Amino acid sequence: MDQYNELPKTYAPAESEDKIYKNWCEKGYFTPDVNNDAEHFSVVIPPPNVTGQLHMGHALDETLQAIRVRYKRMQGCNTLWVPGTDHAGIATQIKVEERLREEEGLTRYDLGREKFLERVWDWKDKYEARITDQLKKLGTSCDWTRQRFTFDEGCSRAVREVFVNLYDKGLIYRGNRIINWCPNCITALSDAEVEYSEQAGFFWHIKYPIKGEEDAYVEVATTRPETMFGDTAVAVNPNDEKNAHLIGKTLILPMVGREIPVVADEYVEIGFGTGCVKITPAHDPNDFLVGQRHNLPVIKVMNDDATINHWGGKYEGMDRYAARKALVADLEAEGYLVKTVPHAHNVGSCYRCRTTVEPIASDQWFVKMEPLAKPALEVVKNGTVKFEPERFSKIYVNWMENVHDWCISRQLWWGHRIPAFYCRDCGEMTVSKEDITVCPKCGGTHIDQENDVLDTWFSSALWPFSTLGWPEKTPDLEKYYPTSVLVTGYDIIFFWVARMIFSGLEHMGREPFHTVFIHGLVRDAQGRKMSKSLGNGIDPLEVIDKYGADALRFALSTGNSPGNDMRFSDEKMEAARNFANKLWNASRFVRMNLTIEKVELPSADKLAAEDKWILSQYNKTVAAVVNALDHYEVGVALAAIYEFIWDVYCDWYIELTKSRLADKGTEGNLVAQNVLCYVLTGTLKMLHPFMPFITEEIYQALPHDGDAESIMISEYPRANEALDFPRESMELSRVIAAIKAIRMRRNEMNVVPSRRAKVYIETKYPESFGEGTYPFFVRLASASEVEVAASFDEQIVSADNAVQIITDSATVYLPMSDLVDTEKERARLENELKKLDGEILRLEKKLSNEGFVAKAPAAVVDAERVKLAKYKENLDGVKAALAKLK
RNA sequence: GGAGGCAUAGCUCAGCUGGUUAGAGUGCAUGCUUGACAUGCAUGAGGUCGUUGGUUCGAUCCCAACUGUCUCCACCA
Repeated sequence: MDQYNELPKTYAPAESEDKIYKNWCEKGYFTPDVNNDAEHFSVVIPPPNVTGQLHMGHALDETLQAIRVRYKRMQGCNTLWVPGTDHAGIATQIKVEERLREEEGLTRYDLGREKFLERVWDWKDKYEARITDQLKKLGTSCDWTRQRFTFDEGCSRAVREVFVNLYDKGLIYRGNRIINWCPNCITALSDAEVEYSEQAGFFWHIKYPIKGEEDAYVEVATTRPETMFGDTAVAVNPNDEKNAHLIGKTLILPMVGREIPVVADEYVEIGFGTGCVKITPAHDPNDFLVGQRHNLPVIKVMNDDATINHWGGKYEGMDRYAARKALVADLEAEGYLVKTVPHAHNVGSCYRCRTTVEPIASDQWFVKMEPLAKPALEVVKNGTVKFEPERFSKIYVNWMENVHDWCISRQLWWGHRIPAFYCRDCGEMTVSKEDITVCPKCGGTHIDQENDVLDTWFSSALWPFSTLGWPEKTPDLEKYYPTSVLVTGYDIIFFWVARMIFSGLEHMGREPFHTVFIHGLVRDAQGRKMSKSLGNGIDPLEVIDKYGADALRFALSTGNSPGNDMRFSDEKMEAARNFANKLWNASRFVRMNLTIEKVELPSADKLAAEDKWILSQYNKTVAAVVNALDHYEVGVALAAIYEFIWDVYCDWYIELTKSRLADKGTEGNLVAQNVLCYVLTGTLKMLHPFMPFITEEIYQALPHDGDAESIMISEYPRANEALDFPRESMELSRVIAAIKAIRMRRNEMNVVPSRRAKVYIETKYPESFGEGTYPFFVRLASASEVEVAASFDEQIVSADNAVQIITDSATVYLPMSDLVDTEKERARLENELKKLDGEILRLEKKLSNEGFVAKAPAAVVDAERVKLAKYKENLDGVKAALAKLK
């Protein structure tokens, strides 16, 4: 027995988890053989940002992936899980700038681009290492030899390749458009990077005097008065009778004095407000379009930091809000302000720093979305890419159908620099995969590379193939692309999933994955989103330290249904830890009683009824678990395993084997050992994807001759008909029902377990209550003796008014008359009678319903008939019991 | 304005393809040092499955409307 590890009294996750993980790594189990011909299963990790450390949301995401990956690997797939991290352009740059300011009082400009980037790389190294460590602590079976980073050499090459390809196809263009500008991050943002929230504001109604007309003016309303410095027209709807006469007139901008025309444009809604709209093409997306239609000048009135520029005249240099305040005061003083109306409106803010974004016309790079969106819609609509749960495909389709061109340039330093080169001599712009030093047009050598970098999602979009070596034609790419499933939260469908899909289709010619498995958010115990500002975030590492990684994984995957948010609490962790402890102790018990060195399932003729029963239950569980996992029902699968381990294996089977285990040296003892071990080992394998560490630890302590050296490379259990023994299962369940019934009655009568009583079992199924079952009644139902018969002499069982217990298959008599409160007993039996009457009535009605008998499936009808017969039998028993009550 | 989710035991949530005496964890009550586990064992109380209709032989489950609640998208000055 010494070749197996001993199991200590208490499970110490912290020690064994690190040790086990290290061993898995050393054995190379995480690294698949690219030449293995088995069906492949590949996953790329949603790369965590190197901004910080992992939070509970990551832990959930990784857990769900980890379960799938281990499951598939154990099913024999050639399995690859690619780990990596994201450079997270804007987010990381902000973090590093913050630290620089706090610790050294410096800005990035003080350091300059090159030195600043060195700092960011230092930061990246530190946090990437930390994240990697955290992923390992969680037990993720990633192939660390293939770890990637969105800004590493290979990914950068892929980015460049893609950029140039798209540019050459005319799908990337440079244009002057209204974009979202963050004055704090000093960069453009894509639409997806702006978050809207309702804020209290005002409508300021302002008079614009009409040139050449005394005391005549038009009234416009605005929520952002400071943008009037950039007004280049006022628009009215040409069909608006009230205002049509204004068209063509000239207005004078108050405080500024500039003259602007009144133009006609159908964009203006008739009847809304005054019907006159000030047009500021440089600062509003709709106005920008109006401006284009009417050839209006675009006047940008703000600097990059949202201070007012020279167009603001005396307000120049003021911050946008200071300028607003001053301007409004001046307008009022000069009599131009008609009124101020409170108005709640949605204000967009930067998703990284929360600063209110400013729509500003600006020269930026864009990806033309329409040609890319079309095939990306198609693959989801035709099922090539499936969302799980399905409803998320609607969200995806809705977005993709309304997608705007994607602004991909960012005025940051941390990121992939756009590969556009400008010749200072002739002004030529060259977009190139390789850096150029000579202008291809004029031969000039004064070349400047574009300063802007790419949106961080531009590189994430390529992740499923850039990580596999693209643009090289690598064996990995050949083998593992398309990947199998992408696991991620619903909050990232637009940012990432959508962009991966069209990128994969465009550059690889194939979808990047066939299933998108979407999960919800992890919330705190009160149901609030975990966030830094609320301070309610929970660090997964702390939880792991306290309860173990397995417990965390259990807590995150149990009771979690796909796509739904979940709450996380200490209570859940305790329940998870308790489950691990239960499994541990059950295994300890099995281990303690082992004398065999090799597990072999005994032949059917040697198995006892309870062995056949547990094997059948086990087999049923395997089938249920596999089915649930195949349908991404992680919570359902785990619930089935939990129930089997706790309520079936521990509470019943182990108890039922105890008498045989006590009889050392008998054949029954050996059979029990083998079955205990066989089922436990299979159960551990079933559970392994969910709780990898504890299952490995126990597996190593059990005999597994001929089986894999590690549970993680063993074969996942499969449903097996040879383990099904329906007849014996049913027979044993009769015994269990009788034991439960006895316990219940004794408990009701407040009889302590130590007080034993003889048990008479009157049954039509004596074969179910063979002598082998007697010890069960002694052990589990406080029986002193057991007697079984088809019918007992009245004298024996009712002479002293024994307690009668009616089950589906037997009537049990307990001669404990001194304990019986006859009135209570009568009331109980009558209550039982009422319940049964009700059920019988319900079923009879159902069965006499012609529609039901005719239309319901035969199996359903039969089942109802059997049920009815059973209830009737019980009813007779209860009636007889009542009659016998004195 | 558009779209989607959720509503089941005191609390947190399961319930896959309509047929179950509607489940779990936790909490509560009662009793237990029953050969591993008090991070345990046994037993119990507790639900008109949000409301109203519809489809069906049959609805917690499908459909519609409503109410409450959360979220996403768009955004009219």
